[in-house]
Amino acid sequence: MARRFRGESHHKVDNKGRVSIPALFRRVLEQGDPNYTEGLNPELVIVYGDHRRNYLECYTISAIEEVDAKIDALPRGSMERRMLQRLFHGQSFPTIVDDTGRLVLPAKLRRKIDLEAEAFFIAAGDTFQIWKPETYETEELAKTEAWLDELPEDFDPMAYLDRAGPD
Amino acid sequence: MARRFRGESHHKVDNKGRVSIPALFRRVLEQGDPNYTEGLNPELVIVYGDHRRNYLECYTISAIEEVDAKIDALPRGSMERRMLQRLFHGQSFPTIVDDTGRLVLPAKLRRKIDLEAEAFFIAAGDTFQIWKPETYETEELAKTEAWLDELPEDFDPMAYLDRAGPD
DNA sequence: TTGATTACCATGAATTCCCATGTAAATATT
DNA sequence: AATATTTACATGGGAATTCATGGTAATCAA
Repeated sequence: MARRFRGESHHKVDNKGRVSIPALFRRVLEQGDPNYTEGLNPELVIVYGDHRRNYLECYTISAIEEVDAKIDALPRGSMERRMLQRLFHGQSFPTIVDDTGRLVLPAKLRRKIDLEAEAFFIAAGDTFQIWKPETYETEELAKTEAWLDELPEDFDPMAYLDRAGPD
Repeated sequence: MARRFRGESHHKVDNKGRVSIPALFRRVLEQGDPNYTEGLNPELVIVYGDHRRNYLECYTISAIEEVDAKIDALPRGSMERRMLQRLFHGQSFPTIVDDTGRLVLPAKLRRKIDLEAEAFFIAAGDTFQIWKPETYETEELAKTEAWLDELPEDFDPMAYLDRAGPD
């Protein structure tokens, strides 16, 4: 796998929809774009999904190409293929980082996740996600807190690392 | 397993967040970075975790890659995977040792563990931790001492060594 | 032409780079 | 063994660069 995204941060969104991409993420986008060269701006693909998804998922070019290849491998006409095509080909938005390291999120995308003046970026392996901060806190964090509460008091989530492993 | 960190020490933190890494730890970071070569500076990943964690945990590149591989092996969409991704991909900070053997801890990370003018480094197997000295003394030491006090007067912790073996 | 999108320029703050110094540790020299 | 030399470390300071963010002018689309 290519270089991974890592880190999380908050950034302002202005009324044109411009938002800075965390600098470290930019480096990964650059390395993940086969067409990128010094001086140019990397491309990426934002997958926004259906109405149930309330965040934006951003793919490097090479990450999305991997996904495309997997979709191509599915039998034509199969439901799986149709669904994945709708998600990754239909409900997505290809774009490019601008000269000042920002992304311009069209009103449609902002409306979809109810994004206002601030955006929360968080890495998730070979992609990163953009959330409305409040959504992330109330939905995502609350969900894991609830999940953690069901576990024994002294349980360490790290234990999961050793459950399933490639060894 | 790769070479282990060993030892503990205190180092000054200046107001730019710069702090020297114990020299012995540097050797381990170098060996744990597949991209490292004489003359270069090793990379590492600092995992800071959620609000419950009050220290920074530093991983060599190969140590973090092992973790990543395990995460990749977990089923997509599972709670375990999401949690571990948040911790290791989101709540972490990739960085590099500088030319003078220091680490630069951004204000965000320092604030998180309430780090001021001094940092305490302690080895922990294939990672090392950075603590605010006072936190380490009051919380961590007190915790293990309380634990030891519950054991019989003459109990030898070494006994644990023979409990779990190399499964 | 009017609202929206894109290109360009501007700026303060944070971060990185480069150089400097004192001191301890290691090695070499009488 | 005692002393001189070198090397590695820990730490500090300032200049140069990058970042995040905002504004305005130019371009586009309907």
